[in-house]
Amino acid sequence: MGAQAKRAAKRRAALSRERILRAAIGLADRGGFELLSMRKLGDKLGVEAMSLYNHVRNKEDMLDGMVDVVFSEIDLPPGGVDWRSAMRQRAISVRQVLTRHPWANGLMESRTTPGPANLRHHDAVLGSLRGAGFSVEMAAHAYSILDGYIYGFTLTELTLPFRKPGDVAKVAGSIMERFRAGEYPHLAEMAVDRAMQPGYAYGDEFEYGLDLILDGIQRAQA
Amino acid sequence: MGAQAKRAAKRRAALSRERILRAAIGLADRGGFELLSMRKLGDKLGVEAMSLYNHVRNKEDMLDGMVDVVFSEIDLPPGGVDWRSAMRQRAISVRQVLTRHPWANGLMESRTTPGPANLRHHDAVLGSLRGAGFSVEMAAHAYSILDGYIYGFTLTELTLPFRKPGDVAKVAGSIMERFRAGEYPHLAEMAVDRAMQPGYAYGDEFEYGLDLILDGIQRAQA
DNA sequence: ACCTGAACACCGTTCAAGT
DNA sequence: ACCTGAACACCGTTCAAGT
Repeated sequence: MGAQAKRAAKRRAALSRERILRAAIGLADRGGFELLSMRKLGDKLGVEAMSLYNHVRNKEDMLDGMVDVVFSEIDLPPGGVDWRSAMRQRAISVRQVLTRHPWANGLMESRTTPGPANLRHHDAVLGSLRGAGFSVEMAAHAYSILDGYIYGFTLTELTLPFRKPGDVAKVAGSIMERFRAGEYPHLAEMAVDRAMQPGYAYGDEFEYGLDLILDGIQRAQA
Repeated sequence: MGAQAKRAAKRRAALSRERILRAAIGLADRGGFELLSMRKLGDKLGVEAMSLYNHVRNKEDMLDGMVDVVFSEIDLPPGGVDWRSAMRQRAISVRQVLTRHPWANGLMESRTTPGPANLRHHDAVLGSLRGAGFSVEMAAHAYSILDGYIYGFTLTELTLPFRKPGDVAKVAGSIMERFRAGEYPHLAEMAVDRAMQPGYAYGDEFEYGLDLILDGIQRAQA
């Protein structure tokens, strides 16, 4: 170990699972998921990639840990309010957190070894519904619809070619010739009458659908 | 080129984009998405990986093509029936196709260069709604909720640790100690009272949620 | 106990060379 | 026009060796 490396080693904090997960999340947030490699992560932490394996079983285990950190950032459904408000706030929190960590979206519901924050989160959601008088069956229904919608909507939204108003025109441009040829009249109509209007943002659809679903659950529950 | 290689080359059909996409889909269906590499795909087609690049710009372009093949397998919303039945059948077809091609789920709505089958599909869905008297705005709402739910539910379902009745007990086993400790009472209740019951299948939730959403759309539309 | 260097078995992709 | 071999710049992970 050269003098310079020794100095660097001294300056940096000791490695730990926590620090690794935080750095990995930062890398995925800023660089995108496919840029997250053990080697680059090691670099960022001033360490060889192989050192990570002292604190993390393998990359899969690291992803499990990252996902659980993301879960811990989601607000639990608040107590002291009706179930509808609680579910609403929690849904919005999930979407906010996933917007911060877009790479996590496909991973959230797909880890076969859920971490403690994941379990606590889902337990709290079920608890909120059961506490409001939902049967086990109805709580399962509500849970399934809400999570399906939340993750599905966010998935579509995050990967949509047009997320900000300006993007629509740009992307649509490449498909526009085909639109103009009249091949896809209803898509063309949607693009012109709606998606290309000033102030349009696909994200605004989220709460419309959320409320429609909450209405339906309320009706089924009554 | 040895005599054996020459014979093999003669026996195999000429390479083409079609044949490559079909083989790639087969590999992803059977081996899982992470096993799909250009080199393995070349092997399967009796060709060097580099030959694929004569028919496909790169792996990303190949994925675009694969996703569009999957889109082409989805039934378009049938004409001659009310919009509700049309949307219902189409939703069920999407889920069926995604069950055949689980790797495609996260990719379907995320390609920034949608292929012709993708565009035709979405155009037909919008057309079905517009033809039934939906306003552009209401069609956008319906579309967004339905697709969000369909893709989100299927994503959760496909990656769930327990998909067949038997799996539940197996997976739950590893978390069971924590359940028994009373740390997650509502999850434990759900597992015992519902998920571990004979005949339970998470997939059965799909149509419940679908109908709840269709009810909501119908009500908003009236 | 933790970190490293070298190595292994992989990737996607390019490019010049073959037919 | 299509296919190949060699090469480049990467991966995740193991393992013996260092401290």
